[in-house]
Amino acid sequence: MSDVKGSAALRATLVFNLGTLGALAADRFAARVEELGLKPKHAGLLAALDAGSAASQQELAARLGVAPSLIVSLADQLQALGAVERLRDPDDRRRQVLTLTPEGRRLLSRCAEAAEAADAELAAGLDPDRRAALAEGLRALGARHVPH
Amino acid sequence: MSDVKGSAALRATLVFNLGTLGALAADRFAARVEELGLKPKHAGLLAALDAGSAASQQELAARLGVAPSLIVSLADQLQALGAVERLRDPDDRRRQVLTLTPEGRRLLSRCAEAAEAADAELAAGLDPDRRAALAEGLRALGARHVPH
DNA sequence: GTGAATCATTCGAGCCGTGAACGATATGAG
DNA sequence: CTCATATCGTTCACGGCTCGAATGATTCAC
Repeated sequence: MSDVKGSAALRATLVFNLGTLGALAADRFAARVEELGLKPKHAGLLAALDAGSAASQQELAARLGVAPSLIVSLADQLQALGAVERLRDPDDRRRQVLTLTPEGRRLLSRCAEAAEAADAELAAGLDPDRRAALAEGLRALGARHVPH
Repeated sequence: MSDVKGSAALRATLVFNLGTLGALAADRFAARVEELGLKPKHAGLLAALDAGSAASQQELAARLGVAPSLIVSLADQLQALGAVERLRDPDDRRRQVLTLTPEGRRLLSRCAEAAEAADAELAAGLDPDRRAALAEGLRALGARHVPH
């Protein structure tokens, strides 16, 4: 959606602007997070772990809206970084329970910093009223469309 | 960027909301445009052709921010649909000049309809003031970051 | 006229995510 | 208790998407 350019009729559209700027924002965030050795999905997984308490990989896959097999490799990499621990659930030894380590929490907070830095860069030179209105509009839209 | 979920610090962020909703908007648009047998990039190419006047594939690649080789296959497909014409530029026979056919213009306007329909779906139940503020905020942001 | 630059095109490669297997474990019916 | 069935995590092969290098045609600079 960084796609559609030109053509007044498309440019005037909400989906067009949202798509374009969304891709831009995602790229900026990805660039910053890459310096931590992470992809956005890694940050997503860390955040999901921080939000709910310890969860199985299936639950996490559902939360993030990705295939369970993807969680496996994300968790592998985060585990290699010492950011998460895998524990067999003693009540159901099929389940792998993932938990954040202190290092994981540190990484997550650096991801949050990255997001805030990207925010500042994106909103630079935007007058505060407009920025607040934008944030509020996005929040309202998200409330209607993003699960939870 | 439909990634990062949970974790208050990230959720509060502009990039997070923009990224999430941007991906959502892009998906909705893609779904509608697919019924026309097109991908979003095809719509992007049509729109770019409509915006500037006849352009070489190199120029189009630059405008869309993609590799020239991608333009080739997009143009191939659009040509097969009868939406664009390829003409050798008589002043420089290396260049292929792409132009919209009437069918191309028809398709483009249906893409615009798809975008508007996706808009309506997205903004349903959002009060008009908020929606206007959102559109204005996005416009201002785009003006600062999207070329041209 | 000759060599360097530019265009469109083809083709191979890389990244990313999915879905179909598979083994281990758990659950329920008889 | 036992066997059939379902669920979890894991591996692996594949498809979609995009890029970059190589190629051939054409133009440009000198």
